[in-house]
Amino acid sequence: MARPREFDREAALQRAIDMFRLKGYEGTSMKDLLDTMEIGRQSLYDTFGDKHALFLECLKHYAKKGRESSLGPLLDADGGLKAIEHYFKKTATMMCKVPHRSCLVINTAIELSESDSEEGQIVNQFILQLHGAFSEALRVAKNKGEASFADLDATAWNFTNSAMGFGPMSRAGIPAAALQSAADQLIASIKTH
Amino acid sequence: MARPREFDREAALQRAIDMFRLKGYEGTSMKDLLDTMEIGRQSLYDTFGDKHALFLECLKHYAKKGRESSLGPLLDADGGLKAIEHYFKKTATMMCKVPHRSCLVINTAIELSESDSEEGQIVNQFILQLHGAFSEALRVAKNKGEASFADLDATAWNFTNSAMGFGPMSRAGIPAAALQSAADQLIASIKTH
DNA sequence: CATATACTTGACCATTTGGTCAATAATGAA
DNA sequence: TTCATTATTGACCAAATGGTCAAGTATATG
Repeated sequence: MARPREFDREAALQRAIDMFRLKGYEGTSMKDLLDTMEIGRQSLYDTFGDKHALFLECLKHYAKKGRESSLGPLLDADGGLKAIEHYFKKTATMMCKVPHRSCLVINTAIELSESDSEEGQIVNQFILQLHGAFSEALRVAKNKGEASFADLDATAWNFTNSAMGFGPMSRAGIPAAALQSAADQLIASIKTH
Repeated sequence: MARPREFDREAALQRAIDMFRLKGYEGTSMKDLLDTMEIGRQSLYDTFGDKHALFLECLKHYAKKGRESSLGPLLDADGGLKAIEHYFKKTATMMCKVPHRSCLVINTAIELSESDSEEGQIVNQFILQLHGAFSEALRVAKNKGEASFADLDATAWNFTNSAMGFGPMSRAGIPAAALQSAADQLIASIKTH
């Protein structure tokens, strides 16, 4: 019925995500987006709305993918400690890949001006979901006899907090080995011997 | 010999620090700075140089104060676990105060574009120094029999990483109680019973 | 083929950005 | 008091910002 678009919407969105991860919302100009997404100005506005709408879609898309690929395994019925180990290994590797883009959710948490904005709620919810996923994996680990700890909720917050720490650490150029050793020690500290 | 300045340089710098903590480097406009510092445009440029120079001075000043007030106690000869507990309590309280300004070092770590820039080096060094301070406090704690762990370096990285996590967590509006419980669990996990 | 529909292109725009300049005002030393 | 020195003020500026408009172009369906 009409002319089909010449670019791949999904691919363009992914490139925008990478750009926002690298430079942040304010730090990314429309020119940056146009160049990296390789689409025309009007195509961008027609397809994604304005800069803020595009950013919101990027954030939502990124969070959704993160939930599926990272939180999913933690919620697996027989995940336990193995799943947690895998989570940190994967996350450390992802974040320390150069250029250090860190994680869009963490970066946005730092950059957001009002925590009750829409992006603030997305970030907040994601963190709560991560906490929930850790809670579940830790509960399983305890049940399996792999781990021991007094306070499940506090332990889950400790793990969540550690995951958040990877953002600033990787961005600051702290080597992946250090992040990995931090996670190793974190896990070792609850492992039953 | 000449007209003295009408404003307090130190106070103006402190206000600039608060502004940068709240909105970040890119997110803070010269107008924001002028308003909050309550000085004239030319006074700012004459006294602090351009925006980037001002930011750098803020970051250095903030890092120096942080070293003195936060890292100092950790390096205390008889600090040990008590000093670590105090560090996290103080940090959590400071970061969760509304409006959530987080920590300028952590915020800058996330915002910086190239990690080999001058601000990147300041941030990187600060983190390494924090790691060093944790190492020392943990060593003391172990010597005193307060704590037990296998790998000092890895444990120090775990603690450093947790401190970094407070930035995104607090900014995202996660309650102070959750941060505190994370720290409590972190410490409990190495405490000798 | 015709045409409605929607993508693409590039010119254009108001606003805000960080930053400068020149004129004025105030002060301490000679 | 004079005057060199420095602070303050407000006008000004070029560049970049995010965003819009209108004209042209391509395509699937009737």
